[in-house]
Amino acid sequence: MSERPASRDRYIAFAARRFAADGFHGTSLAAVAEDAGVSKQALLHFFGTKARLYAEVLSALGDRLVAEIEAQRADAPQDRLAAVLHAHARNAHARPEDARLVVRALLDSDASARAWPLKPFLDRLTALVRAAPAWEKVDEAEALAAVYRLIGAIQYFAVSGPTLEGIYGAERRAALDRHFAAHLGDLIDGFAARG
Amino acid sequence: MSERPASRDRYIAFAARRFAADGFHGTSLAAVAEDAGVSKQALLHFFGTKARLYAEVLSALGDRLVAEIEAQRADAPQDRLAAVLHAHARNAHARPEDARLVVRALLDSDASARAWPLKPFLDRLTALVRAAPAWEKVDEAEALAAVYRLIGAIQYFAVSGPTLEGIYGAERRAALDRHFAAHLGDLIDGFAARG
DNA sequence: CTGTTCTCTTACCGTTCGGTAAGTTGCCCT
DNA sequence: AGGGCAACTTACCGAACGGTAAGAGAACAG
Repeated sequence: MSERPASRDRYIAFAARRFAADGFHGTSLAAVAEDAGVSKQALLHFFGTKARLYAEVLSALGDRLVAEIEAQRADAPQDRLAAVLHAHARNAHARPEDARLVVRALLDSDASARAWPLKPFLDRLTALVRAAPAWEKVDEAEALAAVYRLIGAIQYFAVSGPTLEGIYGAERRAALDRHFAAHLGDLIDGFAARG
Repeated sequence: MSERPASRDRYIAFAARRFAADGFHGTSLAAVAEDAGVSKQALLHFFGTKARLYAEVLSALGDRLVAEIEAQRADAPQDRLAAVLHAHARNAHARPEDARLVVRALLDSDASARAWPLKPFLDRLTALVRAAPAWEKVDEAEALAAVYRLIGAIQYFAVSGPTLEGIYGAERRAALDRHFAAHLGDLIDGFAARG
């Protein structure tokens, strides 16, 4: 099996940063190429089109999200669920780029099924919820709807960072961060145990 | 005072739809002009640049959000708070375009302070929370952080509609909608009373 | 009847975009 | 030594973009 060249993954990483910051339409191949220190034809050589490069970025994002779930190893299902949600909140705060990519993928999911790479993440999350004793009896739709509000709140807040800082200043924004994290922590624990 | 021509507002409305669907960079003046049935120079005549048109769209959005709050007239503060949040959830579900605009504004808030038009909305919301007896003692940052998770969950879900339908089909999506609305309703009532 | 202003048009311009064509370079395999 | 392939480069292209310039046509004022 051919090993993938390291540069290919490097390009995907640079592209992910740009797409997260400026969106699909706001990102030009030339800009990504300049970040990576190559000509834009280097990108076209690997990915053919800009749309395909974007698809690869989303696919890698999907893998990362699933890996984030599987990295949490607690024995009791409700503990794993809580650990996954806590980890998601922590990561979204520390590296908001992925949250931005997810939200952009949601917004831009037109006829083409751009957001499908997120399905495995949502499915595992749903399964995780239903594995917890407190949520055993609910059907898939209810479990997904229930976690979705947590995931949504986490990512929405993560994505709002620069805007909140612009509106209220760095100081107030830090206070917001603290309050939000504390509040969310309680919420997650309550959710996993359905308190 | 010169009355504003009706066409100006018409253009803003058409532009809002496009910007909501495709984002700032994904929307061309020509496309908005075609929707409105005029040449793109008609738009440039009124707004000068695309960025200024976008700013007007966001400004009108800010006015709409504030009006949505002020339309709710309950006597007891906690009832008003609950009514406002319920109305926001209802509107976000019925007309997701505004939620899309808000989220896009959050994502695209670069150096230029594009999202500032949202400040009045957030400020009134914060004041509303602190007016409720259950939240009287908290400071502004805590109150904002607390509502923000509800607003975030509402808008995130509203924005996810097409994607969820793409992933799971119209049937499952409708079930998700129902569960989410029910869940959120309880959450809002609990929030207003801090149960 | 004339001048002005407001709304909108046709014509055009320079830049940037995504993408194509055709090499060039360096490494690996025989 | 040399053929072949992977990983790029420079050069170029047509289309679409945001924006400018100039003027047409209606409405209204004096």
